[in-house]
Amino acid sequence: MNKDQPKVVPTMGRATLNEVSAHAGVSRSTASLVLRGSTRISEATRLRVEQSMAELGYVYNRQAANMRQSRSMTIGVVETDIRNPYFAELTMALEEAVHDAGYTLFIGYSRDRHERQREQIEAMVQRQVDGIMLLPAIGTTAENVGPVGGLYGPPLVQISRYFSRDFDYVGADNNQAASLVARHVASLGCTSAILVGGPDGSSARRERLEGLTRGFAHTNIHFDPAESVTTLNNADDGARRLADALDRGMLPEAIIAYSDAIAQGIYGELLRRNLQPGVSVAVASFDDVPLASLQIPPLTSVATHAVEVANAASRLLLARLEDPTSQPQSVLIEPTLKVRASTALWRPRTLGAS
Amino acid sequence: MNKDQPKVVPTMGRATLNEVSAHAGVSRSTASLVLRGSTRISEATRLRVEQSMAELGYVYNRQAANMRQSRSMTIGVVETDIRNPYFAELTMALEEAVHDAGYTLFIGYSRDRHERQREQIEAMVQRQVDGIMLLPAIGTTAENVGPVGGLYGPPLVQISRYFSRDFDYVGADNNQAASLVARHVASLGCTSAILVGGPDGSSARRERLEGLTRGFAHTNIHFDPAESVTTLNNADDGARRLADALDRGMLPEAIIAYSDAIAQGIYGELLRRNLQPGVSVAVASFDDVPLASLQIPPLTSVATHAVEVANAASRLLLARLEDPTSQPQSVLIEPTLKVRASTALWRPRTLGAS
DNA sequence: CTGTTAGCGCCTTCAA
DNA sequence: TTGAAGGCGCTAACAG
Repeated sequence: MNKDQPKVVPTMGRATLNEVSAHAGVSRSTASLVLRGSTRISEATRLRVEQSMAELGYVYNRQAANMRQSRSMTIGVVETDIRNPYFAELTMALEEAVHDAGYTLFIGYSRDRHERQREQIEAMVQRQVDGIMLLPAIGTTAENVGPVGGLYGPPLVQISRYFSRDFDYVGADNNQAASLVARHVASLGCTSAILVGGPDGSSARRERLEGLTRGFAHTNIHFDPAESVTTLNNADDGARRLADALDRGMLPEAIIAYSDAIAQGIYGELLRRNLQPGVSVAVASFDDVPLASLQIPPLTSVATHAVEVANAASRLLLARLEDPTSQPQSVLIEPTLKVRASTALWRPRTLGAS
Repeated sequence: MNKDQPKVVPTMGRATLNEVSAHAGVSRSTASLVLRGSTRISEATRLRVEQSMAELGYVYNRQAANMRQSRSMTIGVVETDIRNPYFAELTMALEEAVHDAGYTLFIGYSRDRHERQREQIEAMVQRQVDGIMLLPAIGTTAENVGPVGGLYGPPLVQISRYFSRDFDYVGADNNQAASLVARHVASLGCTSAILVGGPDGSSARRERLEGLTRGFAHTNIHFDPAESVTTLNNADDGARRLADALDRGMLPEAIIAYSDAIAQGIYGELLRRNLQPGVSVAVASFDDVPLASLQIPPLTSVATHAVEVANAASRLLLARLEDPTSQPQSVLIEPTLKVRASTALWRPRTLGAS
């Protein structure tokens, strides 16, 4: 046994700034200044230092720097499930925006379980994230969300759903989006509509129900929030729950899906029963993911602009890092209705049909 | 101005183990032992320390620990694009597997650009990741991949595609998958087939072409790899490139899509031309994402088992962290053919048709 | 431009 | 069980 072996294992044996400066024959401070791109360094020494770095395979240790600077240039994202293409697009846009600002992302998927979400937030806070973007799991509260906000926790921005007005929030204007859908469906001459899908207890679902109710007010359409069906936010569960509803004898003239993912399940279930989406029953939806326009028939959907939501959320979080104390903000992204064949083709049933 | 303000900004003002031990009236070593769950601590002091931690809102600083232990319990994942549902599922399974082992994930999306991929890998290595999972961008080489592998870089596991045999690799057995598809298509009585889609230069695409060629050997089917069409791995580009090919007068009896995402574009383009997928032309594909069985008609696809790939990749990387020096391994996941209506319904054209 | 110094929070060792 | 001490790699301050 070698009694002289070092007691503390160095960072994977990588070269340190110390060794680089020794190799280049300059002081540590100088090497450090080169790293930070200082202009007060002569061209010659800069070149010498940079060459030594290349030769020794030096990699900047940002964790060590973090211990001094108390910022890690790292942001945590905790979301529910990216198999939903809306969230996949949102996530990629988030990554792009913060990457451009020099940040790297931690990611965790809560799968809509708040206990798991808490574990992930805790792990990220232990790793000193500068801020957190959260798409809150169902059941999230200020008590179970974890060590965020307040005096010492990192700031948190809620995306797409919110659980507390004490944190920043960015999402689509769901109420407005739903109202657009409702007015469009009403204009077709439908007489009844239901909402299918959406996780029970989500703020986005509540807002969409409110918007539908508002949009259908003062029309002849029968719409009752209590008849709406909650689902997991995926096609399979959408199909299953619609099947239950149809089996109970419910068949409205318009089905409004909570999301394009659910609309896909609805298309499948209708076709399985020889009902033609857009002809037998009008179908409209939310999100307008690329899928929507590729469906047969193309699906009417309100775009809720994942990329804009992501960009606004990134801007808000980066601003919050600069100014942690000002009032929490809510940013709502304007929705856009995309009318396609799944509603445009629909015509009122001729008189005499049962 | 307060001349006595600290010169070094502490970690966001959070309580340290130092303060916790002072508050609890024990030594720092004792507090540290409590953290690590040592059994050599009396129940009473453990409770006192834990209560102080709760009172002060103490959060373990894993970055500081990392400086001593030279492991960060952090893994980097760099992939191309999660809007492809196969990669979305893969990613969620990766996260689940490494989370269960106590690791937290950094994520970056290269969008299939290797320069961007390198930036992301560098950022993660600077943050001291213990290992990296890479779905290599097109054009990745040992030279441009960044500071990984070798004596000092973190180990790297390639997923789904590979650029070098010097790193571990986990992916579907693409050659076998393609061979299964080819033999199935041949069994239908088709006389011609082409491959549509897949990124030019990807190892997975090359393997699938080889497998198709192998599967079609000694059959009557006309299949020429040179006639195949490369695309980005999304539905839109699949539709566009198929349109080009059809415009050039190509209309094989079977179209084999590179992925379910591309098959979706193919369905759309065929329908736009009043060609019936599964009737006018047999369509088969790779991946078997949930989408495939929901298509109308349901899409024949070879499952390439994202979750199994992710689990094997996680196991391999975690094993590699224990034993960094042994030979790099390749793990191939067995594919499963799922026959559905898009091929099952197809019948040879009756004699006399042009 | 250089060198020195101290310390971020944690872990380990060693002696008490 | 406790206390003291040193150091992981980096940065900031200050006096040359």
